[in-house]
Amino acid sequence: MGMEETKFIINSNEYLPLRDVVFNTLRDAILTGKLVPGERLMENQLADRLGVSRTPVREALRMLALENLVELVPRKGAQVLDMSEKDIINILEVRDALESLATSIACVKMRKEELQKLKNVEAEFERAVGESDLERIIQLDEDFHDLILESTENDKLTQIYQNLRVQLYRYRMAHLKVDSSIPAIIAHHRGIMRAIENHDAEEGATVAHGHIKYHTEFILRSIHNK
Amino acid sequence: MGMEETKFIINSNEYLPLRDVVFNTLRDAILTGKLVPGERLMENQLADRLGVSRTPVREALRMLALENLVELVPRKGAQVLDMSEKDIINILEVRDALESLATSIACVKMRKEELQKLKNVEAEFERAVGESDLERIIQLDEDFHDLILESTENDKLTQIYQNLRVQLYRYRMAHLKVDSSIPAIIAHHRGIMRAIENHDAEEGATVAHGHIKYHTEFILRSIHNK
DNA sequence: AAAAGAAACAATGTATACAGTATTATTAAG
DNA sequence: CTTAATAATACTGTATACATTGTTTCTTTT
Repeated sequence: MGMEETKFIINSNEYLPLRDVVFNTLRDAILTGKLVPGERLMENQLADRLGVSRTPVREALRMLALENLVELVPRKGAQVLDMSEKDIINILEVRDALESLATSIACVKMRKEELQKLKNVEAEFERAVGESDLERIIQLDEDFHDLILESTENDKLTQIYQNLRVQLYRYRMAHLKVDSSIPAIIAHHRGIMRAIENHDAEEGATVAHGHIKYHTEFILRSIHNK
Repeated sequence: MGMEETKFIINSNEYLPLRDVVFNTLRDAILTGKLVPGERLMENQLADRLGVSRTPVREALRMLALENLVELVPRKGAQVLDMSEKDIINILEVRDALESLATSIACVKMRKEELQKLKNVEAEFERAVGESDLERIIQLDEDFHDLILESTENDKLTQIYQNLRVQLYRYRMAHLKVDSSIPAIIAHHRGIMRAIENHDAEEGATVAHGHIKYHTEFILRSIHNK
């Protein structure tokens, strides 16, 4: 249902293994809610629907399990993982620590050109806010945090952080959708940039912590209102 | 070579898929150095050697890749991942943040019985130190940190932390092997327990940070001496 | 009619076969 | 003798077939 065909393989210049195509397709379906939590994912059925054999489907399911998007039970099969509120709180708790870490490292390591990029993204972000362009706001907010991560030159940190973000994807609009929260977010971003500019790692960690805490509030509120 | 057969499947009461058997076997071989960094892992060869087909071997390799123990290059194959010093520093940087987080949560959440367990483990640890029982010292040090993780009631944090630990497994003795470092470690452990007892989260985070920093020093030194 | 058991079915686990692509070895040209 | 082109080989990618297990349905017994 709504699951697209895999024609795009042909158009692509680069080679992409089928397992990655299936992975991307399923991941997208889960994150956009086309596949809902608890739904069983049967290999044969998916394979038929996607026009491939079970092999790449199996491998894709295992990749999804590694991202904590599906749950695999031996000899029972896979299902879209449902996150409890506790899971979300747990993820946010870890993300808080990692965001603080990243920001404090950025305060030490970030170079002038990178800071300039960050300022440009933030300017665009605030412009998008003026135009109430929600999709763009979300993208630029992500970009902002990605630039900070990049400046840490720590792939491991980046990888773990982005994995946590994927798991929270469903709630990515929770805080940005509420108009009243935007000014606070802008203030946080500016605070982070100021800390970076002043090479004040402690201040950076503190502001980042406040930022995530604020975000956490909104996510939890949006869960409760469902 | 030296790779054991898979007879033990039969003896086991619980069912273990072959992919998990292969995974455990390969993981063990990598962590104990029987498979060295850079070594190519060919599916056919491993399958023959382990007496299984390529299918479970493939799946096991992908699981290992997820733990960052092997590197998979599409259409090229798998090889045991070699970590650079930078990788190790990156991992330690993240672990530092997570250990501090875990300890500060423990200071808030840990219950009396759990603290008692922690004290017991520490007592055993110090006894093992007296007996210079290195294997046991390492195990009890792990147990100590596991108890702290458990008390956080944060599965996500636990999972990520333990994954980082696996990646550092090769260096797990670096600091415990040096006799002169043991008194400092004991002091750290006691400091952590005191912070937990006093419910002083800030103190806990600080001591944990110092502990990891100390550990980091030894790991880096042991790399340079190779 | 309810519960236990057996049989049919459907799903995952594993093995194998075939296809396509890197790599290596071999040959030809300069 | 070196380099480029080509053929042979060895590996991964994918599909499919078979084995095993879990589930459901239908029968049988109490």
